[in-house]
Amino acid sequence: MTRHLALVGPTATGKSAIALEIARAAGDIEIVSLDSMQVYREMNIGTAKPTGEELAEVPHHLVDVADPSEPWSVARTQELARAAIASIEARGKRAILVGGTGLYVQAVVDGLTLPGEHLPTRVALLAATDDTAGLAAAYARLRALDPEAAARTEPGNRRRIVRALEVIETSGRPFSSFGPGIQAYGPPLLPVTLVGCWVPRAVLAERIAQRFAAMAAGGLLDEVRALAARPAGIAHTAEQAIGYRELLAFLRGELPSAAAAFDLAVRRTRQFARRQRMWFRRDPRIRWVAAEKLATRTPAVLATWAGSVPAPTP
RNA sequence: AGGGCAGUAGCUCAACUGGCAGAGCACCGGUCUCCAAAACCGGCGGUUGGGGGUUCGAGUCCCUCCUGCCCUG
Repeated sequence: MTRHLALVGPTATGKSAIALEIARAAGDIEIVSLDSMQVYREMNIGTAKPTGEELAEVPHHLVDVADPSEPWSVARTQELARAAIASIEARGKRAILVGGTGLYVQAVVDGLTLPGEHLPTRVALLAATDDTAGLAAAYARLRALDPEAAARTEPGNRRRIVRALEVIETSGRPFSSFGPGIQAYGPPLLPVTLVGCWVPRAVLAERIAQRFAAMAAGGLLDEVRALAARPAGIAHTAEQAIGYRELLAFLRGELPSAAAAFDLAVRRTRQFARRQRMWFRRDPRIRWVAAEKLATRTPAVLATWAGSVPAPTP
């Protein structure tokens, strides 16, 4: 039976490079990216996307599959990842899922049932929750219609309250009936070994700063300029990519200098890495391994991951 | 050298005529089934530049010293 590998963890831990090494050594492996920003074409430097040669060397899925003007979604990722994994299996190969976007990883690994979107309803709800009174009323309504969902949602989190009500109103079912919530970790739906790529916090902070310095030297500002000049525009999902978001703000004159934008991006990336750590840390199925060990251990040995992955690191 | 302005949390700044020192950001800890590189919640944080004085009470008023910025010679 085919068993895949999911390599997860915060940004800048070196997941992509490690996955590539393992795939090179094994020969029967394809990479499936579970990353909300690497899906976008023309966003290469700032998303730390694998290079053209790397993409050619080992088959990659879910990279460069969307135009920056196109909104992206978890559902889309889930759909494409399923198709990619099915085709990999049909070829008699194995997949390494590489992901930093926790929700996307979980949607694929656990096959979350994602209730559809209904934009008109959402827009109406957003308008109704514009002020604190409206938001309080909406939360009260959620508590009445779906106490379980209300318990899982903080009263100030407008976005999630709106989403829950959107689903309830358009499906006629409680939001919570679509699944037990993110922390109900059962056996993965997908036959997969979950490995977390772990780097000490101080080291990661240093790597993040260095990576942005390299991105700056590598022409990220030019890439963002080109993106800003596109006639088709940039979708709201794409424009919030860290690095792009800050440099776009600089180009609009909202930040004093490119250097200030880079500083801000470094800080935001550190905060993002913390949220990623929080997300993945709660999943008891993940075995955490020091990135260093993953990188130095013979990739060919790692490629026989069923049972061979090193013991968890404390 | 003389004159003026300023000094409050790690940073940027609040605090009506003297009346319980506060925000935002950073940092730390968390939450999470479609904007998720998002959104949200909680916490730590102070000898108000130093010293003296007036007052029941001083970030606030007075004296003095220190530091920074501006103006004039």
